[in-house]
Amino acid sequence: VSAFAHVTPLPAVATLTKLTYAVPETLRGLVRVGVRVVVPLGPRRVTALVVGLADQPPDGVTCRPLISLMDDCPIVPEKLLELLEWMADYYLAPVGDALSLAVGRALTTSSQRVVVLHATETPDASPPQEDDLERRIVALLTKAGKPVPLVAIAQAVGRRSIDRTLHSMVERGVVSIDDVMAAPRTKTQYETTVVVQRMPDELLESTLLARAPKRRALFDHLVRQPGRRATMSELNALFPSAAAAVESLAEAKLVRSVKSERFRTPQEYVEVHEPPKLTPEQQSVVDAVVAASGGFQTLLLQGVTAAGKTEVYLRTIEEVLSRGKGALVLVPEISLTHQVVARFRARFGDAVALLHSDLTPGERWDEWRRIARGQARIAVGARSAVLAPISNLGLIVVDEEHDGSYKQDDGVRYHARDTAVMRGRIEGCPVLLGSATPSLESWRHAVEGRYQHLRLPNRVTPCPPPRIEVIDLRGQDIDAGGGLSPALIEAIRENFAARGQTLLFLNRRGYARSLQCWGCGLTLDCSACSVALTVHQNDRSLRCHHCDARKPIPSHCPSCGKDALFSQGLGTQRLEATVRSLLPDARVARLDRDSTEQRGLLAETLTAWRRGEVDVLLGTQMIAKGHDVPGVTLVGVVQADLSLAVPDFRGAERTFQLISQVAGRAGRGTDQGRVLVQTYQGEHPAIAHAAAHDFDGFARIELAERADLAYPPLTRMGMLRVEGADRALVERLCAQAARALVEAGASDPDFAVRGPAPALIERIKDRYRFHVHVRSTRSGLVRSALAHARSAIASAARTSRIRVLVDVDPVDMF
DNA sequence: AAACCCCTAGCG
DNA sequence: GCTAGGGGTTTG
Repeated sequence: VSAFAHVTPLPAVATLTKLTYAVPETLRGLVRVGVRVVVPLGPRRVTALVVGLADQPPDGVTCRPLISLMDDCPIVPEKLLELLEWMADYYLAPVGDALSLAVGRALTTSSQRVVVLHATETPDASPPQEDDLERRIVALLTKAGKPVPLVAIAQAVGRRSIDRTLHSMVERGVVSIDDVMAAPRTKTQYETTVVVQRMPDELLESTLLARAPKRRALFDHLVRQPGRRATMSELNALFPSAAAAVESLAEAKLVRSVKSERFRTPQEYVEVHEPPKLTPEQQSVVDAVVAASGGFQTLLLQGVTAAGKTEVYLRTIEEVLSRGKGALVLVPEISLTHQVVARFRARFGDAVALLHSDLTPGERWDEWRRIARGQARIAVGARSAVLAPISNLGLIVVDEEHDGSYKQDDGVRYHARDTAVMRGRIEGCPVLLGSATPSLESWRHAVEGRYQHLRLPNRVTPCPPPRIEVIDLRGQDIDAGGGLSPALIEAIRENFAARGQTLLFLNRRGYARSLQCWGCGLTLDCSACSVALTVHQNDRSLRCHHCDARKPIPSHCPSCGKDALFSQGLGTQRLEATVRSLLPDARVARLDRDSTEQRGLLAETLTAWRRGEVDVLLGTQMIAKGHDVPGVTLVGVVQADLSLAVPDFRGAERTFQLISQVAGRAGRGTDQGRVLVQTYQGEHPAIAHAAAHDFDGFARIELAERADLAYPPLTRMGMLRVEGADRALVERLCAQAARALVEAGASDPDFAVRGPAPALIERIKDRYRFHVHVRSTRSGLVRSALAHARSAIASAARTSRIRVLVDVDPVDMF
């Protein structure tokens, strides 16, 4: 029973990881590692997580006592705590930020200081000196009629320091300052269940029930229920004054009320599948993973689309569960992977907890608790589910491990796949990474033997892999076809005539990329960002895809006044219009971020598609990535070069992945699918190898290229970005950071610094962005250099409202 | 001399 | 992250 607790405050205090508090006698034994507590921090009170216990305070420190306990059992297991501490260290973030990611901001609270106005005899009984500030404060409080947060007063009177005035007001008893605690935004909900304890004997029958029809009815209702129980809220709905009836039944010991927690469990569509028989290939993969279950090991499962990877996960997890251990399954984006999730639910039922960003805070908290208490032994979810509080983990699965959505793009910029591997190491369990198109990072580990390389080269379906044809657009006029070549148009027509379904992939939403004037050459740009506005034809607007600004499409050029505006570059809306005019009788649907803004529309479209009620489905990578999109007979990749044109060394890798994924949709039943890829660069390795279904060939060429240019995975990368309203200052600070980076890496001949340079989008929401990149073969050096550079400009940045962020192993180079 | 402002250490 | 308090600067 420890008398002292080490805690980490939430939200993060950058420099603080551990503070020690005395545990009051009454809370001894209850304060355990992994519970939330409220502690005094300076003049305020905040939520903190207990990260350790001690019998003695640290030398020379007097510890204040902690105030209260927020959980009756740990919500973060010790090994997860270890992972979070690693995460903070590796990604150069405050520990409190990493902890907040797991715990969730909705579960934290802190106190706020409020100013209370005292009843004054005469408001203008002239204060000692004619003080304008004091008058304004009093007026403000009088108007509010209730205590006002101190910060709100400071803001309203437009000053930062009102301390002295306020101090004197407190001393003279005009006001007082109170410290009030807000309730956490999420609480545990409780419910009362009434259970039949025994059946009445004759005496009770006649005395208690016979003459009381309400009591009688309620009791009979309970007896008829499964488990002879019902919740109080159900009873209240059915019987008026249920509470009184229950009370008298309870007095006679016929029933008993049990207070229990109510769980807000997200409802998932569950489809029951008969578990299919495993192919020998699948079986040997399952055997290999099970054989690795003794300890930490990373396995890369490289399996083509429709090779039955999900079934492998399910079987392996069955095995893990039978040994009394838990499992963690990561999927890229829940909205696109409903079917995978549904299969887990169908197989394992309530043992599955679901974690993703679309849950309400209440649902998330309830799923979190189900996992933390071992009621749910399998957690399935997107990126942040890698932090699910499962203890005694037996397996971690990362499905579609190459997917970019595993990288968090703000706050703690962690990579969920890499974090999963570290979690496996900490927990001593295997980590299974699955993909048809592995990231080059993982593939290299596998071919060099650090990961066990498992393969599923064949489909489980009778249908052979699709035939992929490359359409060379060079020298072709595709404007007439609205971006579609004659060959693709012909194929779409034929497929429709044959009653086949067609999938068209174009990775750009909106109607057109930009609006330009052929009179003066002007491109219409966003006023707050340095990007062209995208044309949206559905509501005839121009939109900025970065700040979401919208304005109507002008009829004339705002610069030269000519009626000479034309749309430049093909988007999904325009493609939709083209297809509709091409096949007036066809049922056409579009899936992209704009079309799925309405909740439920995505699922609706996919259901219609699955039922064969849609002939042509077109869209962005949503249709490429979606596990939910079943096979088709024709797939068209409208602009395969789009992802190659991005100034990012991973462009080729992404292009290969997208083409392979969307091509993987082709083929249904026993029909071999046909895939047409439109491109100006048919000989590019990413496109040529994707067409040949040759991942390994592509990976070898691409790795050689990366080696030549010293890019990851052969080196490790880091990025530091400076953002602020003052362009010159941003650039200067970034240059200063770059110098600090050079200095920090001087000892390493391979250490390379690139920049400072304006980010690809130099300005977003009126804030300028500059960045600098570093590369070295040593990850530790990259990280220490980033930390050094950040602290070199931190104080200058803080005072001039400039943001500095660092990214370890960045994925997006923009 | 008093009021104001900016900075930054320290929070247990 | 927030805050109090130090020290430098402005103001009457």
